[in-house]
Amino acid sequence: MTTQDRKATIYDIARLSGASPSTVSAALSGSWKSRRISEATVESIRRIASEQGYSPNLQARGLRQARSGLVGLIIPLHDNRYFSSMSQSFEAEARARGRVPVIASSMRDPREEARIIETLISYAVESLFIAGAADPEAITRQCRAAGMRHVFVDLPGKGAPSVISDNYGGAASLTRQLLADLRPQGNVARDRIYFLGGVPTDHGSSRRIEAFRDTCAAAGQPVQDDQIISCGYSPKRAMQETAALMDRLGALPSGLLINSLTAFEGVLGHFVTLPPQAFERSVIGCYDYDPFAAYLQFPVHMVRQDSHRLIEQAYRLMDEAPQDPVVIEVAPQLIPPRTIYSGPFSERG
Amino acid sequence: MTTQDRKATIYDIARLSGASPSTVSAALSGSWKSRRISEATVESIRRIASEQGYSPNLQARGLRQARSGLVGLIIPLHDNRYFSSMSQSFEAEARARGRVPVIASSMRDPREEARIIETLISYAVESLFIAGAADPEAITRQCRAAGMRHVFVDLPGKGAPSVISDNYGGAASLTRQLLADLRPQGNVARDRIYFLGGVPTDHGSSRRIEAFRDTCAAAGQPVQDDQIISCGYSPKRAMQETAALMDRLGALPSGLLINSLTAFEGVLGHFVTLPPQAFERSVIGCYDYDPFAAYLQFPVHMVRQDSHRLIEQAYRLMDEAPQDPVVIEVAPQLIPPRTIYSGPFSERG
DNA sequence: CGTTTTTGCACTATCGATTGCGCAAAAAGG
DNA sequence: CCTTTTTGCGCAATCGATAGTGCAAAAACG
Repeated sequence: MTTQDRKATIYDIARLSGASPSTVSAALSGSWKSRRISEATVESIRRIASEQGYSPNLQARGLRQARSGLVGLIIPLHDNRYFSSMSQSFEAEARARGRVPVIASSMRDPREEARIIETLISYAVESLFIAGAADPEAITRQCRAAGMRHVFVDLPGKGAPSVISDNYGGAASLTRQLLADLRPQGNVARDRIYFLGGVPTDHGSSRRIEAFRDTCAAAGQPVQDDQIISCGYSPKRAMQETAALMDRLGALPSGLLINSLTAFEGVLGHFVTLPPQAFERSVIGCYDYDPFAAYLQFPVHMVRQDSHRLIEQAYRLMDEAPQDPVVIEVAPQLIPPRTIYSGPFSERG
Repeated sequence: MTTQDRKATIYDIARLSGASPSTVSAALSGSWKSRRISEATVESIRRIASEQGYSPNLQARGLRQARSGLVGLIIPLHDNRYFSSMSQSFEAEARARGRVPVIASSMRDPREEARIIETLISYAVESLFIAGAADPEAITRQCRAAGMRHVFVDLPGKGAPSVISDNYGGAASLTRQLLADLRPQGNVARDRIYFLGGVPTDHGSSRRIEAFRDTCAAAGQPVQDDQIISCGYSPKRAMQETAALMDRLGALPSGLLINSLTAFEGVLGHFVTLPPQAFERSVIGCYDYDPFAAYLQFPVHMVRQDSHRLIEQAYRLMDEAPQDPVVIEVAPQLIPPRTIYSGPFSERG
């Protein structure tokens, strides 16, 4: 690899090898066989190319071929176990297919989302995966106009295939588990399960709330509206709502189903002010998994969404390209307290 | 936005507006002022372009201008609080500068790392940030040959500017904290602090071990070799080593400094088999922060590395382009048990 | 040895944008 | 009214790769 000023191009290799640029291109891109370039020529070109440290200009190739080799993933944010674990699987699948992954975060902002998609279109991204879409319909319009294949993940869209977590099933089994473990304190208001966190307009949350209601009702404990505290995803709000709830009840409720890890963080922010005995007669569940949350002072039942499988299925949909907007559901996993999940990518560091 | 078969190009807009492609290009790319295109023409072109849903082909632009608008970040893995939080900051900074971020994970594999860099070079990425480089010297060689600016993050390189966490300082204060909280159990072997996790050849770990040794020595408690258990980053190994250590000591040591969250996960995997009283006379510290780890059954002192500042400083270095490979250290933050960190991006969901 | 077939490669247009240059028309200056 | 300057814009080359087509030389065939 000699040091040159600029990057070597096929024209440089052509000059050095005495062949024409088109021959060099064919030799290096693999199409030489169908173009009847002799093996000897190919060998010599390859040698020179490697000596020169040649690597193809993928912008040029992409321009010519009207595709880029890029696949896109949009997630709400990187800094989150669920989504970052999707990123990991997404990158692995993309590379396994010889594609280059581009991952962007929308911060759940529809305008940012649209800007990102516009950029991805401009780079001729070949297919797009959108997790937790802020505005699915707008996305489908935008992608359609550009002829870009897309699949929704985690949150379904109407205009394209979707792979989502079985929120209903997950929340139902978590609720059943909490009901089974419930030890009544002898106080009507306290002896119920409260559902905390998330926004009810959010697809996932609404399905979970539905399951929560149905499961409680089926157990003969119909849910009152004050049992559903949809305070969003911010730890701060969750902390305030936890404090307010305990104020109202005079103690922790017998059961608490927390709808996200971030809400759980906030709940803990309040819990830390309580004496250890405060938790003795309560059972806690959390939708989403964190290994450390599995080892708190009190047992926590958790639901682990299978982000790996979500991405895997999304790729399958992308490959198969079904005509109608099918929705595939992936089952999450109920994880008992004090257990560490082990699966793909769990040997992290 | 009329529905057309293929994406509109400047040639389409040119035909529709009666102007030439070069005029359209100038009008839409912003160079129209210096090219003396009248404001009226620009207006009309803009209108038509927006009607047609035009967006520039960035591969074509990139090819012509020999740059792509892309900036790259390589991290060992996405599925990790520290690195995913870097990704978040990286993306924000990139977008603030009008660049498009491309984030790739190397799985700490030098060969994968080299392949990724080759790809990024092929896409004419303009500058590259490498966090936790597996082979810094190889990276510098590769980037030099392609004329690509690069900055190392978290792990310093010799051939380019670096921004790293102050591992020595962080480990020193964590060690001091543990020493201060240490409550001797009256057993020589147990009444020492053990350091668990990481690989000693890793830059960060080696600096932390150094600080650990120095700080203990300064406190009159020189470190024996068996106090340093460098068992890597895998939870499984950490679990085994924890079990082995407790076997040797007959109980938990009075102090334990865990070098990473993943090692901590493993440690917890063993701790969960112990009765609550087992922790009563031990003080635990962990290098790296997790909000849930902050609320375990026993208090944990943690060190939170400032990934936001690391990225911020890395961009500063990239902008200023110092001639020599300076190394900037960013101080981490010691977080007392049962406290939740709040800073940039902490309002996650 | 002449004809047909095959082999091996070069020529050239093309992808969609940017940019140096040139030229006519309009405006300004004398 | 004739020059000079300015304005407004088009022409054509270019970035680096790919792909359709053509054409000599070599090989095969009769």
